[in-house]
Amino acid sequence: MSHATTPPPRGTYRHGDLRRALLDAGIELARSGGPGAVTLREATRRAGVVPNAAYRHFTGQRDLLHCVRSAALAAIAVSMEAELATIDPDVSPATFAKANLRAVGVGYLRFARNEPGLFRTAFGIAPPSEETSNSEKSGSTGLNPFQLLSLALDRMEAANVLTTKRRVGAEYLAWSAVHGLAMLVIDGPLQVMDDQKIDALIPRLLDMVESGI
Amino acid sequence: MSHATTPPPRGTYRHGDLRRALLDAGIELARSGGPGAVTLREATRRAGVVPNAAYRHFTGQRDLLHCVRSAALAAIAVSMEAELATIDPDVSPATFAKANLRAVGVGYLRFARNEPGLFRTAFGIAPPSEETSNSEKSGSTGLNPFQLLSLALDRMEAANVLTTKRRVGAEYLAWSAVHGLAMLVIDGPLQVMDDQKIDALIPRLLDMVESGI
DNA sequence: CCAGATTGTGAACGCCGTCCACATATGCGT
DNA sequence: ACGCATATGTGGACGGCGTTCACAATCTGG
Repeated sequence: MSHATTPPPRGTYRHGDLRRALLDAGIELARSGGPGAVTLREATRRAGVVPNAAYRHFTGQRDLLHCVRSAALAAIAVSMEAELATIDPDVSPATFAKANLRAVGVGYLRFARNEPGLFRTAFGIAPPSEETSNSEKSGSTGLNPFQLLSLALDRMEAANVLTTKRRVGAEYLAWSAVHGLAMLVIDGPLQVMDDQKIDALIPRLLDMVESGI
Repeated sequence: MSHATTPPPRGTYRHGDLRRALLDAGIELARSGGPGAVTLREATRRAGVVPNAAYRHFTGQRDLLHCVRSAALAAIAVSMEAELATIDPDVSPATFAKANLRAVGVGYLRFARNEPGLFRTAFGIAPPSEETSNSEKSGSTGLNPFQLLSLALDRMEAANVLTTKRRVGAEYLAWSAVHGLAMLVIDGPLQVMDDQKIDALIPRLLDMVESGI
């Protein structure tokens, strides 16, 4: 006669892969509500489990949030890689290298516009004090977003479209411009700008980077 | 015999200027802990008042936070104006205009580095749905940060160092680069970079903007 | 001087993160 | 096959947060 109002959707006492379920729930929360929506209780609720169960797999809410952040960074890397894959390889090394840089920027900005919640989760929260190094934040190439940018710049240097002197520190200049535009688009003054106008702004920004690096 | 553990530091029932006190407390909280530290209860605690009292002056926590954000934007404008004031006026209009643009960038970045908590409060939270227009976000010139940048660009156009064609939308390119660097410095990968190296990066970034705009 | 508006108080609700003790399943050594 | 350590999920509690409602104290204007 146990007329339970919330029939537990799981007969087994054990969950199976609770860590994965919590992480997925966290990613979904971040997707739709940004970093502030990543809450332990809601994630456990979605996994059909009591709040405390999360503490068997994460040290706390911060830990879950940082893991979601790593997943978001990996997703950005994937977006970049997808854009890189569209480049015609049958061109001169110089144009190929420059196309690499632009693809990195375009992939970054596309992700920011398509997944603002995840993007803000990736960059809107302070990273853990002891940054747990790569591989959780990488795409299928094993490179994280920053490394993908560095690779593009390395290729430009190798193709002699970027002098060695200008190469050092160039990742920061390029990253700043693209990252800044992304932030302005997703929750800055450009939030209300027509998509068309934004589309027109992107190549101009990339021109500025390419020539000003 | 009232051996009160927390002797109320205020004899009067009325506070006097509670709204101002709460706003100041909120600003101080944002200064030292970023937007997440701006809490209604802590602000009222510092004002020596019960939590609910805040609702007589703000519609809720979000409202207080947005007011703190406006104050932070005004402080950024002041930082920019301070930098603009150091420019030697006895130079050609062209160099003056270019110095304006650089001063805007330098003031912006200086504020970001000196007041990261306020900076993140200014740009790390979504603006209110109906942006309450200017004047709360302005410095002593009555211009908000974005308007100060626009003014510098207008002067560049007037001095013929920027063609009219390139002028349109230039604020977004310039803002993106400077804002992006600020974000990277205060809680991005550049967080751990030497101050010296950052100091060296800033003029390079501004060069990129000036030539690539 | 008094009525009504303003401003602060008190108590309560539900949400959150987190800690503790406890229950239940798993699996490993004997 | 058994038993016990370990891993994993449960239940209950605490304090902090935002917010709401009813109420009290003060101020103000007629």
